[in-house]
Amino acid sequence: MGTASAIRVAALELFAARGYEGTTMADIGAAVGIRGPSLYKHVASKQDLLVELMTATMDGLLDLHRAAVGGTDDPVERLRRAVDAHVRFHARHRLEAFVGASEMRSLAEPHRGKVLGKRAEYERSFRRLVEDGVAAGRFHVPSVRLASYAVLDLGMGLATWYREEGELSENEVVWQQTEFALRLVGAGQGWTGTGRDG
Amino acid sequence: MGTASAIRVAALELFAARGYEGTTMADIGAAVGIRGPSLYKHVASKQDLLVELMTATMDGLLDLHRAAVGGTDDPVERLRRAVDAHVRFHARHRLEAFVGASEMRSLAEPHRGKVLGKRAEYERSFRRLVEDGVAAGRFHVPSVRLASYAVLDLGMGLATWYREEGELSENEVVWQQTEFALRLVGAGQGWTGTGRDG
DNA sequence: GGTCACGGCTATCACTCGTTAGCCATCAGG
DNA sequence: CCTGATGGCTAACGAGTGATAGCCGTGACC
Repeated sequence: MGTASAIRVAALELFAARGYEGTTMADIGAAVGIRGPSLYKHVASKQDLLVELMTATMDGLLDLHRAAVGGTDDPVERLRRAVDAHVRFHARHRLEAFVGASEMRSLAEPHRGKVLGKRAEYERSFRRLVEDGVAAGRFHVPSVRLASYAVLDLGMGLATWYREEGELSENEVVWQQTEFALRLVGAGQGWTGTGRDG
Repeated sequence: MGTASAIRVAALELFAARGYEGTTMADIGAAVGIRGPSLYKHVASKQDLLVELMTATMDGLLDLHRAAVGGTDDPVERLRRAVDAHVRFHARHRLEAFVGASEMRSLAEPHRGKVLGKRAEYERSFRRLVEDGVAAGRFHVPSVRLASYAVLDLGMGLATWYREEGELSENEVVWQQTEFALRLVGAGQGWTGTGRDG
């Protein structure tokens, strides 16, 4: 593995652990065995490291999402696949997802706007997925917006608590989360509420 | 309102917007109309502002939680109330919750350990809530741990997307999220899966 | 009216940070 | 063997940081 990619990995880990502002170029250098100024032989700036990291993360997520929902027209299956991709991505790219969520503020314009735009597109696609399921009578939710946020939040939570060395395998976590998401949107076969009055 | 509490409010908003490391004492001062050094007539240090903020937030959440689950023994009702308190807290204290989640790394020891301990206690209590419901045959989840994380993540997500001026009132959001949580743990009257094979 | 706490202020200290400049060892290619 | 690219290094700059020191106007209180 080249020095350049080792630097990216070290930056990712340090940004996740200490935050962008809390990480110094000297820290990143030390993590790959060189001094801070030597990093500039491989990287344009500290901000560039963040920009690359966040745009690559968001692009990767969007690509995976599009591939996941492209294969079928059935609303339930589409959401199932979208959640599968969503959760799997957050399991495999825990640190990227964590940095992507918590360091948006450190991303300078115009890159921040672009990344935010892609995230909005991602959220919009999920919302439409839920909408379609509701329109087809397959999902039953009080609010499409809240339901799609809830589904997204389920997966994003992995960034906090998921560990590769944990007792549950990636596949187990993925399908349990998918099950949760489908329950959440009321995708059971015959619809049953939870006994609430309202 | 005294200057001291105005400073706390300004610090909260700035920590949420720019992060702890990204906020300077001069910024906080400017937000309340004084210079940076003058802050020290009201506050011991920048770190102190974060310590106060995070411990108060976690204590507030724990108090609310204990009051919520203390009133009844029925597992479903207990979880319902716990989720209600959880979501309501995250709606009312969006910024505190956001800072509490994202600035743990900036909290110095020994305070970080204490806050983490309280958060672990909170998570443990939620897990027990789910456990009790499963033991009583009222909930049906593949993994108690994953289900309780999912329920917690639902509420914590509010820190990102909830806005007081939004179209949905606090009460509406709270009960929809509660509904989601109960669906998620399979608290319907007659149990029905979502048709998965595994 | 003297005193004194309160709460502003400026100047300054002691660092730390990202970044640049410029030096040098290594090594491949002709 | 020269040459030039590569990728390390130290020194240093310039800007900014949290925090302290010390000054001073205001106003309450005896």
